[in-house]
Amino acid sequence: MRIKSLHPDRVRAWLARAEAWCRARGSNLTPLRREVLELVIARGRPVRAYELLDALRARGRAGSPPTVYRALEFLEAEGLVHRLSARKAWLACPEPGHDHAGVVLSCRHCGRALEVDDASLVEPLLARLDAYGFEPEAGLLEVPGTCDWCRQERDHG
Amino acid sequence: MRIKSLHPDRVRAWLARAEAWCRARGSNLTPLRREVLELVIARGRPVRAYELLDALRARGRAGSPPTVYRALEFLEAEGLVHRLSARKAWLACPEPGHDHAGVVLSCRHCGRALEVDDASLVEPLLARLDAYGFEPEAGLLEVPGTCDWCRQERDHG
DNA sequence: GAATGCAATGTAATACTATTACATCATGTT
DNA sequence: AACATGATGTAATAGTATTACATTGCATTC
Ligand SMILES: [Zn+2]
Ligand SMILES: [Zn+2]
Ligand SMILES: [Zn+2]
Ligand SMILES: [Zn+2]
Repeated sequence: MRIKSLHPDRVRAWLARAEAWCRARGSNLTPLRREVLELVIARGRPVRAYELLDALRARGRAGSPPTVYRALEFLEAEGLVHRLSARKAWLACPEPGHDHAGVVLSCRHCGRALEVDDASLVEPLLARLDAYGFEPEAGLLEVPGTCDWCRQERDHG
Repeated sequence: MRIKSLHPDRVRAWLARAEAWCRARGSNLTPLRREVLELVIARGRPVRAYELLDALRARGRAGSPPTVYRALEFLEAEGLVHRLSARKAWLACPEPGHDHAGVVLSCRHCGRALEVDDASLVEPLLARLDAYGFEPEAGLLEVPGTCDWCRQERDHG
């Protein structure tokens, strides 16, 4: 059986790294922002904004859409979460401080997504876009498809 | 100065190709669907669904959201338009019948988008995803960035 | 210490995107 | 005629995101 969400210890460690990262950058990871990040991390998969809002409210926080969207906007600017536009969802970044160049492998079946921070994956593609005069943005390329687990499920029952 | 939309002759030719394509496939390009396609083509850039709805109404058509979403769903299934999820917009495909493997170069500044149907652009990337057990979907990869025109605008005033 | 400025949050309202559900209409088949 | 089917009309609703303005807390300045 698959795990439903991240182990609390791993969440704690992840949060600690995020705190250190913000401290180093002089950015303000407030309790609210930290709490939203914690929720995103704990899911271990892309989360929608209104799920986060519900979760905040369930914890007794006051909350409305701007509450969560503002927190997410901050977290994305800090590189702590990434927005997956094809999924309208937000994914915690496992390595704040990295380049976030590479891909996100987004499974249409189970909804999970894997961030692969490997610039060498996309560099050959991006380099060729120069021929079109196109300057690609830094960031992750979203690749929809079927993940390993779902593929095995499908192929070997 | 840049053109605002496609030349009527080019729209007509494009539509004729689409009609031939649907005839060949035995699919039903009804007047409504054809009209929506015409609107998408004429813009020459990604269009949002509610813009199309407004345009339909301006032409005297009855219309509500399902009207346009159903037409777009049909057109996408036929490969006549592509949905750009990062933009929440729809782009007419210049070559129905192609593989639609490749990329869409989507400019954040001017909003234009260029479909590049060249599988060789993405194949090296997609092949390497096998190492992750990931099976990418067929389709175009959306690449956000700055187009040639906007880059020149920016660099040489 | 009062006044000021600023960043963060609270709150209500609204805009924008997309789908569901059900009615109607036309067309072709039995 | 009865029926099935695909396409469209229409109303309502769900889901995503932003705007606008009020409030709070804290640091700076006078
Ligand atoms: Zn990342
Ligand atoms: Zn999966
Ligand atoms: Zn295409
Ligand atoms: Zn541009």
